[in-house]
Amino acid sequence: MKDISQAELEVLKILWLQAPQSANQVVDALADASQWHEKTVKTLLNRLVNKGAVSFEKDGRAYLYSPVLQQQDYQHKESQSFIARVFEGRIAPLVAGFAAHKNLQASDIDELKQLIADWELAQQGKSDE
Amino acid sequence: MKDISQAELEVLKILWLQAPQSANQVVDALADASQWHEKTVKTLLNRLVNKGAVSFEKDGRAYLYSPVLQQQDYQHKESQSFIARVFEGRIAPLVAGFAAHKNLQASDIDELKQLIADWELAQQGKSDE
DNA sequence: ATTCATTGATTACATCTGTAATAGTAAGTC
DNA sequence: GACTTACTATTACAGATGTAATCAATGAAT
Repeated sequence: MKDISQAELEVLKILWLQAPQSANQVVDALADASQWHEKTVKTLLNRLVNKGAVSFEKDGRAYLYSPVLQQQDYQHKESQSFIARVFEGRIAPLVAGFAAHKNLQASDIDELKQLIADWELAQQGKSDE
Repeated sequence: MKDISQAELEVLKILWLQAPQSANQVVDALADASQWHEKTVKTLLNRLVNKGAVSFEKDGRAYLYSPVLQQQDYQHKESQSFIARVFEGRIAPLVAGFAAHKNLQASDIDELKQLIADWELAQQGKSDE
């Protein structure tokens, strides 16, 4: 699968929220957030289809689009490559950077603690195997 | 500052390791890791200079290059935009993705726990202010 | 001083991206 | 069935990017 560009990602996000959607639904959804022209959004949809990230089915004159690439898969792949590229594969320095710049909220800390607890439970489970 | 492309980043990384370095030193350092032609590396250096991310001083016929953009600044800015773009600004889901895909090591967990402890200490300090 | 070699500067070129406009086609209307 | 619309597909075009080759200048060698 070819890389998804940043503009294309915005379109994909709309489809991740709900699918299938017609081109016009996507255009409308993006009309609020962005200032993209209808033609621009249609081009992006088309490119996503060509890249295999989005599929469509005909519904009369219009198409109904659905994501093929799932958000979790996209997020995971992008995270991997981002952390490899920028942090030599280590995740803690990224979080440390956030902490240093006061970009961490108490809620983030709570979530991270929960994750760690879950991870440790899973590890314990593993040693029982 | 214009965006740094992925290829340019690889060059910057070499300069972050050590600076200043001549173009040939950078070329040699990249000859191992990548398969880039000498001309390619020189082009990337040039573009980095034009973008203001790298400076140079003359040393006889050759130039000695140094990073202007610091690694921490780059990492922070990129992290911000990445997490905003892919995870709607929340960092925990990124870590959760790693955990779910077994990409977290015990050492990562230890580092994260340490970060959280540090953060909580800092918070406590803040409430004393 | 002339020539050679080295190094940065400029140019090249295909592909990708952002941002549309135009062309073609099928469907609904009269 | 002819016309008008409403869609999608194709084309456009400038700037960024990956990947170099060529040009120009300057210092080294003779």
